Amino acid sequence: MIELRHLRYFVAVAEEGHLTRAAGRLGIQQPPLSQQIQALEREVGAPLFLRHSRGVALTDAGQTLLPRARAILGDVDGALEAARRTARGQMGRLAVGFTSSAAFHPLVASLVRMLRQSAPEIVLSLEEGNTQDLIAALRANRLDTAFVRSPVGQPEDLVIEPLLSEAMVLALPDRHPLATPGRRKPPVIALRDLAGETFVLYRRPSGPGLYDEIIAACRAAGFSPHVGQEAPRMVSTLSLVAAGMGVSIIPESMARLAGDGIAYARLDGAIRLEAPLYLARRKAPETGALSRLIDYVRAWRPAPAS
Amino acid sequence: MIELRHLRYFVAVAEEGHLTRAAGRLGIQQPPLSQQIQALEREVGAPLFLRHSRGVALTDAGQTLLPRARAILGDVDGALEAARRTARGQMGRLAVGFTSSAAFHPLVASLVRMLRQSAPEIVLSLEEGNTQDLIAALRANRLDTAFVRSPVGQPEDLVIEPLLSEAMVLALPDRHPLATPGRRKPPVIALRDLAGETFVLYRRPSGPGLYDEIIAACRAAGFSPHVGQEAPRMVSTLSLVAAGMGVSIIPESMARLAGDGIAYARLDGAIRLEAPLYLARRKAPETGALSRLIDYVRAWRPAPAS
DNA sequence: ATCAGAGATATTCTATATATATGGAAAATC
DNA sequence: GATTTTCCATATATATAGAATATCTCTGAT
Repeated sequence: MIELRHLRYFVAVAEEGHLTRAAGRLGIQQPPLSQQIQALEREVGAPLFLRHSRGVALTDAGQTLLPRARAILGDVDGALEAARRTARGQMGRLAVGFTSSAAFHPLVASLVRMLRQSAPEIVLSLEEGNTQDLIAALRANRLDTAFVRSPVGQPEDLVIEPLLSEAMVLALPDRHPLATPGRRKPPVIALRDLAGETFVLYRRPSGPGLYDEIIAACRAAGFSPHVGQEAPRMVSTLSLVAAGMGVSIIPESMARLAGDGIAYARLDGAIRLEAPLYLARRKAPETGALSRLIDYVRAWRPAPAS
Repeated sequence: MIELRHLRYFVAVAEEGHLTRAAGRLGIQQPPLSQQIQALEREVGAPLFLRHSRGVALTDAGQTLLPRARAILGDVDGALEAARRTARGQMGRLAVGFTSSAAFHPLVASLVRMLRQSAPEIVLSLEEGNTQDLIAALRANRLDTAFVRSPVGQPEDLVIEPLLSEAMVLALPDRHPLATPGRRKPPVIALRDLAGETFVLYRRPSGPGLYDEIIAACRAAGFSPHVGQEAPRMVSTLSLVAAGMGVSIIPESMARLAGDGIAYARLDGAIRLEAPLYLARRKAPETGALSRLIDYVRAWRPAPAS
């Protein structure tokens, strides 16, 4: 059975044109080199070298083999190096999911930028979906990790790691009496001032979420909010707000969506409304690219507002 | 040092997802397989498999390596096969030279056709030149073999093998009194009838050749030919004949050059004029493609005239 | 709790790649 | 032309390391 050793020896002999010199270069003695070359020739079924009295020369068959042998040896090195790079997280594929509201978080944008820059050999595939779909995709191995907004409990097979928490802000139509355009800093509005407003809220299909927190905060502020419309995705609530259907409470990072017709205000209330961001992943050992991602998002801090 | 064995084992394990089964497929026991996989992982510097209780699964690094390992194993087979084909003369490069007069011989055309058809992987390079240049190119390894018309002695390092001999014919301007157009078969002319003609002959730079044979034949026919012009290449004589500068005597195979203004006639004389065709090559062992060529030209017989 | 299945480990064995010594053929040198 | 040198091949010995056997450990299932 042919081994790489045979090819290494063959290339050395072809390059030196000399068995003894090639043996020296290879750090072995000449007789074993003779034998290994003979073994290779036996495997090929034809001589690869013409033995002259002052050395050896390639036959036609040898000339055909030489470039191929070189390429193979190079490919082997390349393959091992690729595997190493993959293990180090500099290469490979990474499928990342995120809920619609996480898509606008600077952490995600910053992550993508970092990966493109420092590990361009990672093929990154991004997928947006609701939390349930993302979790299912994780379990089905279609995703390696996902940014989600609700903890989804702590399933046995998954790790849901809290990354950060950001304030929630009020989104309201820009022609709303509470909106104060022209000011640089967004106004601060007390939650109880929203008692008479109609709310447009995102509601998770199941389980606790931001929806319940908002209701609880309003109750703590002394009123029960009137929810005029529920939206299936958090982004949709903004469209509804822009259309004047009511006000909404959204994570701060979504406020950079300076869509036409929307104004934002900071909130003040008995319960501080916070939107958490979690990273979900399988409990399986972290692979290279993934652990790179995890290291990055754990260390990430928002850039100071410019 | 990594060997192909490691890659073979790796691919088998990756495909089976199971060390014991893979070992069975490879015809070895499970423990050595474990060890070889571990050795490969040590070489890569990272695990390639995740060990589960029901088998093993590829890590990211393993997934990166798998297609490359498969490709390498395929390339090795391909390289050996290419070397074998080269040795068998089905592949490789073959540089063939021929003198201008041999270029028109049907043997050469037939040879090229045969090679293109039955061994398309042979890169054939054809080179025309005078005998001296061809012999020099042969010695300098720029040619593998050459068709020449004169024996050039029998140098120590070369083999000059006679292939065949063909009759020589008379080439004369088509408006010459001896030319009889309209007849299908070329007329037969006695050499002595050319006593008053002017001859245009090809003359080798040095050594004996057709030139001397022609002179001798004329002498045997009872006259000393009047050579009006000598041409550096045999093809040029035909142009001169067409221009009416005289008559020439050329190998039969060149008569298929039905150039305008030339008529051909068969010759009859005391000395039968023959033009030999030789194959010259180095004395070195015949390589695959070359021995294929040699076998072919040795066996070649002219196709019956159609 | 026990058992079965799968991979890892330890030890022994064996195949084989390598080393040493030697031979033989062809140039090169005297 | 004899001798020396050079270089590859062969023969035998040795050491390495890959493979076999037996055993262990871990995990999940019954």
